[in-house]
Amino acid sequence: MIQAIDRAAKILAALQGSRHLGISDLGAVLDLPPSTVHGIVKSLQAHGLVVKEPHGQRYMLGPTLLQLSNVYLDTLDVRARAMRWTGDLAERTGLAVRMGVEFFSEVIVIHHEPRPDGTRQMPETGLTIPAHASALGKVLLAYHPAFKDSVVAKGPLRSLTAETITDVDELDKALSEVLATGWALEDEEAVLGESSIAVPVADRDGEAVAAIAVVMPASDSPIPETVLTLLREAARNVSRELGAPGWPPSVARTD
Amino acid sequence: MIQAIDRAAKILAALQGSRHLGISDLGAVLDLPPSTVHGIVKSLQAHGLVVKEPHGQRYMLGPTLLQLSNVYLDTLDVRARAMRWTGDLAERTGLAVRMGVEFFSEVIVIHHEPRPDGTRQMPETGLTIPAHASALGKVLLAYHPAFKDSVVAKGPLRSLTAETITDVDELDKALSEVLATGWALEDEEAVLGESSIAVPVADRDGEAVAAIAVVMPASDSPIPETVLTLLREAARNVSRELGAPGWPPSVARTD
DNA sequence: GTGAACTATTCGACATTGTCGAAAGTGGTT
DNA sequence: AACCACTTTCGACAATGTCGAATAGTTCAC
Repeated sequence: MIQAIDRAAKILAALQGSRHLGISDLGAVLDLPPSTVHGIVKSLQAHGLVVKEPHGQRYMLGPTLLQLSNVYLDTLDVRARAMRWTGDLAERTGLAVRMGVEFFSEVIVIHHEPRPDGTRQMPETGLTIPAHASALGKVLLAYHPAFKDSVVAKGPLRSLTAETITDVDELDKALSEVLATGWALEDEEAVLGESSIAVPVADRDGEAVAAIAVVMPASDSPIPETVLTLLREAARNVSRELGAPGWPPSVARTD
Repeated sequence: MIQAIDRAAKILAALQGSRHLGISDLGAVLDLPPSTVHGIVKSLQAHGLVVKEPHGQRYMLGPTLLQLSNVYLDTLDVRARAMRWTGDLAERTGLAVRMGVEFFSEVIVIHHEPRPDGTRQMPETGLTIPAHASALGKVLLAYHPAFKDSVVAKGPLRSLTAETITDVDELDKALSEVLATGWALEDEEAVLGESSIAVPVADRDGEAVAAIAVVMPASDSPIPETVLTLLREAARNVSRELGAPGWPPSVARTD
């Protein structure tokens, strides 16, 4: 691991958390002298990865990241293949659709289809959500034991609402149910008033590379069977396009 | 400039251009021995800035960039303030709306409002477009001479279509017209069949920090006055929210 | 308007750190 | 099955990044 690059990445991460930070703030976060931080920041700035804010002398993330992330999204096979189907899915169900992949011990949303009701909704692509408190996460955890291990190893399961699963045994039970049924439910476990259902997407190895979810208002009524059917159909179609040998995916062996 | 970080950024840029590259490909691009490149790539990989592709041993950009870019967009005052107005603008004109800012010697789209006709459109946020061949670019060039200088210094103006302005004198003439009228037109200069109109957005210094454009199919008919009025209104509203002393913005003095 | 305190920035010497060549490991191909 | 090309590991050298002190620039208070 190259020290300078490690530090540079940590600076980007710090700016990601706090938006605007001065040289000495960053120095405090990374426990480094200001002059060292300054050198790194200036190098990042030269490439547009970091920008000095218009007024004042603090720094923030830069536009190059936007350009790079755009290309990142383009390189994702799953996403390109899925976009057609998620559009249909959102339209037919009238619900918002998300697609997510593993991201360290969380889940990152790589595609978001807003609810097709014309209301103004914040784009969610790029959002990271806790794995244990989302339907997307549960699916990915269930089909990828190594991912589950890394989440558990990271520390205690953070509670977001009263419904959040914070106990590992309880999570295990939920995950085996996911494997049994092929889909995961999350009911107000991350955000009050919001629940979601997710299913896995398989790649040509037959492993779960992504998950697709529909997000809906929490309600006491049971999941409409039609929504689940449409969701499953979308996931199966995407999986087929990716060359998956079958669906649902197989559980990746831990190695 | 720290060498290791410079090289890391160049690797990201190379992957941005070519999507998938192996260690030795990158070595060839940067003119470095494979082992050096490998060390840098591994460091980037540890932070999720780069990812090894599922099959094969090539590398591509990583999900951390998506997370970071999401925060970058959040930190942009202009964007947050503009979003409400661009939504209205798109709805009222029935046209796609873009907002862009300077990005080295190009323009990067920081917000894109798709045409509100329900058709499936590719999101354009994160796209970089040549400054001299876009309405957005012309506006930013006109109100920021230093930006124009950097574009001209970069090399000859690349031709994208038969209509692209490739002559510096001709560009100058176009830019003074932009200053005179307060808006810029681009007619099939970047993409055949597409034209756009842009106006500047002023910040609290009274300088142009961004530009807003509507994109429309190219046609022989003159610009509808209503579209221009709505566009101007949107830009003025955003500028006012940013605390601009007036509109249109003043020309930034070259220093 | 002036001074003080803080913060960012520059500079140069030191030694830590990244770099590079060679060798080992891996995967894919003929 | 053996080859070839590529990635990856390893260790020694010195080039490179790091750090402390000094300077320049801001911001705030008086």
